[in-house]
Amino acid sequence: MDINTILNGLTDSQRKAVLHRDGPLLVLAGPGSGKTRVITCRIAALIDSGVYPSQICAITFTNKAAEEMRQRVLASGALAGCHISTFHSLCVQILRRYGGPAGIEPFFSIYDQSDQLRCVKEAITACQVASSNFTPARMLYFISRLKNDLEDDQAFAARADDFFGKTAAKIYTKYQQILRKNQALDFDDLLVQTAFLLRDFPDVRYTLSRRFRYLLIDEYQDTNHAQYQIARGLASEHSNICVTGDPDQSIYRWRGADIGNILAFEKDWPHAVVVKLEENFRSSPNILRKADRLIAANQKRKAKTLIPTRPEGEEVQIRVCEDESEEAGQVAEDVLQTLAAGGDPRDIAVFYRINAMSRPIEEAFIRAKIPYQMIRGVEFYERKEIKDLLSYLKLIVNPADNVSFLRAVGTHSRGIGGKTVQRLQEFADRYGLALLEAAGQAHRLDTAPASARQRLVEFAQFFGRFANEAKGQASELMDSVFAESGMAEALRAAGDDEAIENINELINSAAEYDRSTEEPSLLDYLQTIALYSDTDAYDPNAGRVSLMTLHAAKGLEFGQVFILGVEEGILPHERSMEGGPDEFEEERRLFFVGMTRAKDRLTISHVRHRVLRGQYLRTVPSPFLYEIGYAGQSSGAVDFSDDWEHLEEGGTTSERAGISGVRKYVANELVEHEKFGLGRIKEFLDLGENSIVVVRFNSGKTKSLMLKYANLTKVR
DNA sequence: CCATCAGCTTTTTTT
DNA sequence: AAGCTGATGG
Repeated sequence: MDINTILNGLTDSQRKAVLHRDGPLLVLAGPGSGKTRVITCRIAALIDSGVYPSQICAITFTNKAAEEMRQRVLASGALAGCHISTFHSLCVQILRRYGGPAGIEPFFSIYDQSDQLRCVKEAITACQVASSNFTPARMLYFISRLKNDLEDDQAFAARADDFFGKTAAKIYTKYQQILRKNQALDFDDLLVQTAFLLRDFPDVRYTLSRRFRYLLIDEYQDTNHAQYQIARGLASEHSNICVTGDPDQSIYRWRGADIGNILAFEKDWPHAVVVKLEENFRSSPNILRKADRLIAANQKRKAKTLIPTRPEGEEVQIRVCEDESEEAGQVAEDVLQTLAAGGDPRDIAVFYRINAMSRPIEEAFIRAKIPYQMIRGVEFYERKEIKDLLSYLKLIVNPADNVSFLRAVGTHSRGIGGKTVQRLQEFADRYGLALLEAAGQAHRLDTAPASARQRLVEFAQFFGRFANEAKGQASELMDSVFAESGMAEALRAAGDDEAIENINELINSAAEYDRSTEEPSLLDYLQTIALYSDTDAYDPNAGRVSLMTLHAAKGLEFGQVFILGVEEGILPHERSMEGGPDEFEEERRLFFVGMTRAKDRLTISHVRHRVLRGQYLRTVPSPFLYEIGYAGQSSGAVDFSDDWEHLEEGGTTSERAGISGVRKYVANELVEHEKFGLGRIKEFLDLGENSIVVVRFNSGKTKSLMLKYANLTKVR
């Protein structure tokens, strides 16, 4: 797409602003409007007008997008050397160079979700909170939201006034202490600490803002408060901040993204030039009309239309199938037809709301021998053997990393079991040592038998050998650690060829990193891959059909798109319905994002029955379908006849909950009873006014109650 | 110490 | 359906 075509409807001064002018710039761009192209062209134009590439900092939403943008900038003839990365990667660079919070060394570990979970569990245990209201997952989510809003544990503790808040504050503080002790930062900390660094140290802010004289941020609608503050800090000296985004494509509210950031841009930067790109160069008008109708249903929205530029194409197809395997089979059939007609598998994608829905499609594609790539299935870096090997390496780089110690020590049977580890932990706590340090002094560990002490010392000595190699090449070190740690032997003994294969793949990718990086080091490697997700592994040229979640589809485009499972409870997802109208609208935006990925052909489907969480359930078409003009069976015209048959097959009555007009409760909803307190719905038997609910109360008791007498209230 | 198994919960989306 | 925890026995 030619840049002049993209900027076609703009005034001369707007064009100038986009390509050359200093100062704040907001590009409000709908789907398929060429907004990423606008960024690369601005970068090229800036360099062309004499700006040094090293003075430009562009921020993308994913590593993949960063990589692509780098290539495009190079292809446009501009010099290499501008900084293009995600917020998180940028923060790692900054923290390593300018220092993180007090007491954190540059070799900090980056903790992913499972590491965080371990730490928060430890924190909850340490705070001696024994309540189902403080589950690790819930606390982690809660803490994450606070961090996204830049509220540290002190600040939160100061304003928490009820029991939940005070307890949460204690856990938050403890959690931060644990991270600190491990010399670790979690994903959110990377942002928080960078934001604080820029806020509290004017000299750092000044230096960085002078270094990056031009700041460009893509997908600005999905920035959270921490990212917003970082952006402000980075642009503080020059106001050369260019952001692009589309409020209608904001789909990360649950992660703290604040749509207000893009909506308030003009207030934040009073002299901002605002450019709207409403023409769509991607999709056929048939697709755009439907997408437009859908998104128009959102209340909290600035009106905007999608202006088609392409000729009429095929009508959007909406179809219903019996169950998910039939749905998958139909997709496979359609794909085969497209391929037979000379279609390119690279240009086809299948989207779904949740990862768990990928399996039937995979099976259908395997059967039909359709080549496919799944984005984010079993995540590579989440695999046990990968995390195991990486834990050794992390421990070499950061000996204080107890989470990695615990993982490494347990990778295979080496005569160090739970009891020994527990004794070691007590010992380490008593003397204020990291676990690895404590293991090195295990001869003093008089609570453990001599054999165990000996093994601990050997384990520590193993790391002593590598202590000075943290600066070396990543792949060589990885190779020798794998061979000498005993992991290789253990995997071979177990005959786990798949694991060994994965390890080889990891070592190969590390070798690739060593080759392609200017100053490779184990430290840099570990901090880099910690931010790498499987979404980044998407290969547009792989010659395969792509399978991914709707979230992963953001920023991509395909000739033919299938969107599966557009049903109530799936899209919108049931968990989003608890969250009120805002979350409901976000689900609608998610569907909108999915639809607008399609260039020529779009097929949307829903099924009558679906297996969910191991249960065969009846489903209802998504309300979104009717919003795009679906005339299929409406909920009033549902055929009840097979319900009996269904019940006789052993299904529970709650399965019917979805089709009743008086549906009041669904499984898992939180309710309160004036006598029994809080509880969760286990089952809802829809018998009209005689409906019965089965509730499992927090006391542990499960009760069946007549709805009309129970006087239940929904919580939140 | 470690392997195994039954029984339990848990289940969105991701940097 | 799948993953985790805790108990059991070798």
